[in-house]
Amino acid sequence: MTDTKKLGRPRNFDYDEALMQAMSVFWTKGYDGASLRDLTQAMGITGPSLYAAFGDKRELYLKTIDLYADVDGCAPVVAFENEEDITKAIKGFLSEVVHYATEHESGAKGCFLASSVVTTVGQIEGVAERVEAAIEDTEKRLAARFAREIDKCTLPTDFPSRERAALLYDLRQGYMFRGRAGWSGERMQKDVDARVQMLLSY
Amino acid sequence: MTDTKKLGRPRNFDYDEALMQAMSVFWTKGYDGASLRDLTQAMGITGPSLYAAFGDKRELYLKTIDLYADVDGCAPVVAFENEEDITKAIKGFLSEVVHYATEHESGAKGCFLASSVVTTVGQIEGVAERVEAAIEDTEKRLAARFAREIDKCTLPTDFPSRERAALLYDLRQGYMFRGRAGWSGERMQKDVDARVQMLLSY
DNA sequence: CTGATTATATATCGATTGATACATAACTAT
DNA sequence: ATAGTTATGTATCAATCGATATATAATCAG
Repeated sequence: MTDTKKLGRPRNFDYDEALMQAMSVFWTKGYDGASLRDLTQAMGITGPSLYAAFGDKRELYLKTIDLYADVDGCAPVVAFENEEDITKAIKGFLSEVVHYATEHESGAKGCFLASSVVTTVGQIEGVAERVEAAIEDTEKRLAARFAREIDKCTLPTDFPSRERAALLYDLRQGYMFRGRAGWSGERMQKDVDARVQMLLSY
Repeated sequence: MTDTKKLGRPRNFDYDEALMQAMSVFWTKGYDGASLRDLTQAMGITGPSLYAAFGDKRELYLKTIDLYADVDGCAPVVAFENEEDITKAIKGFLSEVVHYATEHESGAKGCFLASSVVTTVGQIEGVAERVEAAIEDTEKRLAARFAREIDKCTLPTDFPSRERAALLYDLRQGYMFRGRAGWSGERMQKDVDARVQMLLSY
């Protein structure tokens, strides 16, 4: 049984909350566009506190990427996994994506990975692996949901789960890109139904 | 008849070539990640020459975006427009996209707009309009090619040209994102045929 | 209490950033 | 040849960048 109490002076800020704020800044301004002043101001802490808690700028950046991949960015996937009716599940996923791309509470538009992180691939060590892992993890979860439907016999045994998962992912990326470019949610929502049908056709 | 000869000392560098090099730098490093040193070095000119020829960093950036939208980035679209057989046209488009995303001569991966410019939307004046215009222009050209097929009576009159153009565009963005993330062309090429079929189904 | 440990606040570091002043070079027009 | 115009090369600017040294404050173990 390990002691949870920590030594020394306690933090007077919330670690996770500060990390979320940092993510918003990187999301909006990009890695290089986000200055330490921007970050510390948004996080409500001073420079030395940032360095003590998160390491340098690059380490903080990688932590925000992990936060996005593991928690924030997969909201549509969770919705997809938790809806039993596959038609509603797909529609729910795409609708969540559209909503996410245009109405994120942070004010940032699009997808953190697709709209900001992607720029730093090949420039900052540790980013490329994380982006690739995020793609593969998401597609696996999407494919698994389709496969579950095959088990339920509501989709034929030769239904191409992996291909449709990849397709669903690309539709996600398309909506996220459009959201970043300024498209409204209503505009994108219009052809969701047609796409749902397409994803289930065979 | 206007005189083409210009006054003063002539440039000792090629304007378009330098602009292309600047695009490569922005594409690889992003707007904020690209320093004036990076730019002048790649362009083979000095700072004052850059400012005299292209204006400040932002103006140079916008010029590279226009270059991409008007010339370099639309290569797959041109291939799509120029192939008469619609099946081959779609396959050619997607194959060109995959090739473009992974084998661009500049060494940069993905799509300049989707992989770099998108980060600066909302940060640099003039970028958002350009990205939105690029999407709409491309989709219009893609839709027009489908519409031409309806005129040839090789597609039904109720074929959803606009929706399929949007779909084709999103597949493009998906491939570009994967290319930036490090996916190989071979890997992406695998499900091109299935997608061609899907795009023509009704 | 004392000592150890960790976080905070202030102040500031050298390096790099985007951008420019100045003098010179190369061209056209007359 | 001279004047006008534009580009180049050197040298350098103030501002901002990411990062840290130092001293102080707040907690726990004993």
